[in-house]
Amino acid sequence: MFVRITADRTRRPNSLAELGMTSGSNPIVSLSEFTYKRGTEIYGEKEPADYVYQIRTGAVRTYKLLSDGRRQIGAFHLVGDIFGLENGREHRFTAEAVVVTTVRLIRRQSLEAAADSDGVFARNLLSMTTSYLEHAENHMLLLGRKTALERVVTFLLEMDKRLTAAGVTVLPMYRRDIADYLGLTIETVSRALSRLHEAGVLDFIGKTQREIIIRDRLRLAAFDFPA
Amino acid sequence: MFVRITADRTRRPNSLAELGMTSGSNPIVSLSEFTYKRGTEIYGEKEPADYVYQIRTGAVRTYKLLSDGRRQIGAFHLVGDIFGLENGREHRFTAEAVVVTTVRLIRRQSLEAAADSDGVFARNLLSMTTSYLEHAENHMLLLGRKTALERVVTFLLEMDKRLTAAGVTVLPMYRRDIADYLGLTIETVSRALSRLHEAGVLDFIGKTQREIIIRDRLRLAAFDFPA
DNA sequence: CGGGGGCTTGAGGCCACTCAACGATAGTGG
DNA sequence: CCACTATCGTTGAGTGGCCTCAAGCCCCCG
Repeated sequence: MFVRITADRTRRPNSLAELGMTSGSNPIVSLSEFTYKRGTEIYGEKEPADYVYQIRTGAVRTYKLLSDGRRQIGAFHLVGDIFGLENGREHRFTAEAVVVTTVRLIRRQSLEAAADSDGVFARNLLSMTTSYLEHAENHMLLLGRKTALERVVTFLLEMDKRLTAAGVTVLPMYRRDIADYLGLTIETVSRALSRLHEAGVLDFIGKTQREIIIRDRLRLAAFDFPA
Repeated sequence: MFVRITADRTRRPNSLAELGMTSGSNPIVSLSEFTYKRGTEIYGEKEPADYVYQIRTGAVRTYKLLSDGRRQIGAFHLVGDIFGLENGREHRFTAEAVVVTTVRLIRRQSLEAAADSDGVFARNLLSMTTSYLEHAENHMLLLGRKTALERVVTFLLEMDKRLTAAGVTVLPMYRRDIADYLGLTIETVSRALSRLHEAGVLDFIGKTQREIIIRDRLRLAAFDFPA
């Protein structure tokens, strides 16, 4: 019923040597980069959290699974975003590249050391964690109380704000990802998008249905409910 | 349709003087106490976050509302819990007393000062925020992907762990609160509890249906899905 | 004893899910 | 270049889980 094929997984780097150790100039945190192919795992739930990641290009999804395969995506991380920041020893989500993604790796240790010696740095960590919390809180409202159409609209507005360039919103993720982010099925997401297209508030361009032009933000927002 | 009567609201204290200013012996944080009646608001969404609260007795719900009255409770806070901790200037939830509740008030300023001067203290703040985040993440999975029965079971296990004394779990909140926490209606919650009762995994004692004995934790947990 | 709030239970309805078919696209290999 | 296949997305038909509406019980309290 709920069973779903899990994504194929390639190995992630296990040491800085593997990554080339192209350390950055910042004395506080040691940096290196790594690129993940589409659909590959960056780290798994319950794995030790030795690194924190910042996205240079691409997009990442972080999710939890139920034992029968039901999936809940907690967040999408886009260019510039930092993810994988944990307080405990383990990752609480699985992270996968939605598209080809290059990340900067930051050693957890160096982050902690920096936080200990630098109050401002520590404050930024707290501030970052708080913004994740805020997002999660808003998402609980969406998942618990919004209709399918409202969820899709909220999603579009969020993505529009985060990654629109030149009026076109290019969604990096598939319908399945959107559905698992919004607690819906792909069919319901598809129907909602069709309805919004019929209503004239957005258009699809390109052939893959993943590039969207929002014609009327105000009318689109009217399908959502402000908190 | 979704409209719901909002709870009556009594005024909360606006200054420490109103609270009696019974300052604690702790030099870091100034303390005082205040008691709220059942159903009264402690602070509202978007209000300035001048205080942080710790529960001495009672229980508190924090929630968000949609404009048409739909409500999502983000968390229940029980004895010992700290809530109202914000990074920004404003509260992101409304907080109300579920039952008669006494809280310790901590000035936000003194908290910040303590965090600035004490690295361990700052770390505890981060750790606390992270545990809220963790709870929210798990709750997203529940709201997005679990069935009604699974949600109720998860809720019971959570409450059992947090407040059971002598084998009896006394739920401080009404069905409406449970429903708004789990993204369900009160009828669905009621039916789920009845089913669990029929299945023999729990019993109601007392007359108010709010005191529950869990007969078989393992069988109860079997209705839920481990992550 | 009457009234109100909280909870349960039943009947019916609806929104989102399930199942299925189909079109479009991209990649593969002959 | 053209099957062939796999993946992604849309759309339709039908189902089902949860919601809505309603009635009734119990407890509390004036």
